[in-house]
Amino acid sequence: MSIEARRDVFQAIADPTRRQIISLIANKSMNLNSIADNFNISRPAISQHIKILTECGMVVVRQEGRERFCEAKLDGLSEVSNWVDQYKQFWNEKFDSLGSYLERIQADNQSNEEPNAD
Amino acid sequence: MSIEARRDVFQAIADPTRRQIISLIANKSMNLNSIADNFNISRPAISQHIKILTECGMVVVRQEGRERFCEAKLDGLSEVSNWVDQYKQFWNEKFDSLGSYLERIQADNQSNEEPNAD
DNA sequence: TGTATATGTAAGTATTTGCTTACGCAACTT
DNA sequence: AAGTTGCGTAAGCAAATACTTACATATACA
Repeated sequence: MSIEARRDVFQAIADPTRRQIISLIANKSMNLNSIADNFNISRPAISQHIKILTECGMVVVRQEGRERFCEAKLDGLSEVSNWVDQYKQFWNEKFDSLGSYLERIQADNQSNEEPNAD
Repeated sequence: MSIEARRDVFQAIADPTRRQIISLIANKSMNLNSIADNFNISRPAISQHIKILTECGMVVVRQEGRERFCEAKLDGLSEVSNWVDQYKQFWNEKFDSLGSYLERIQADNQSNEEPNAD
């Protein structure tokens, strides 16, 4: 429980269980028990993960009768993507040509804040 | 100091201070004190963050006299990028249009005028 | 040589995390 | 109405995290 302080996307995806949950519900909404069936940890633990994902906007819950369907809203991942993309130039050897091309265009179109020198 | 168990890249970049460190040294190596100058936390705290980043391969340290220059090795970010990229289809409306556009011109790239591809 | 500089690391601490079990409640089923 | 199902949440706990101060060590410099 504690406080739900700085729930940001980076922290949300830091946990492997949460990444798996995202992976599970990315394509289709699932109710909580169905999600929990895929893990060895308890249902309340999954419920808490869902709560965290909800708090940072990665999941929206739609109630349907007594079930609650969890739907992924992955727009927040763009924050991660944008952050990582700044550094693609430092490792993009293994990136496919279209991808890197697209990234370059994208980097051109958006005004990123740059790593600041002193 | 507990154990340095599952140091993975996702967890490494979950901390905002570590993201700032990466941002600082992405372009140029810096010694530890220079890095620490940019933060309000103590030098040992920075040293510990560097250690974590080193343990997951994001930073390599090169000793030079009594200084230790920290150099970013951001290849590990590709793991994050690849993971996020799986879900790009779920959030990249603006990205998607550009992407499909690029795919089109990539498919028959002699018939289209391109954006400023650098 | 002695001292300042650059740094690692240990020890201690407060907070956060990720889990558990226990319980409560609303919504279906019979 | 009574039981079952689906779920949230509280309480408790072990471990991890992010810091601090104190100290050790190696290098540079006078």
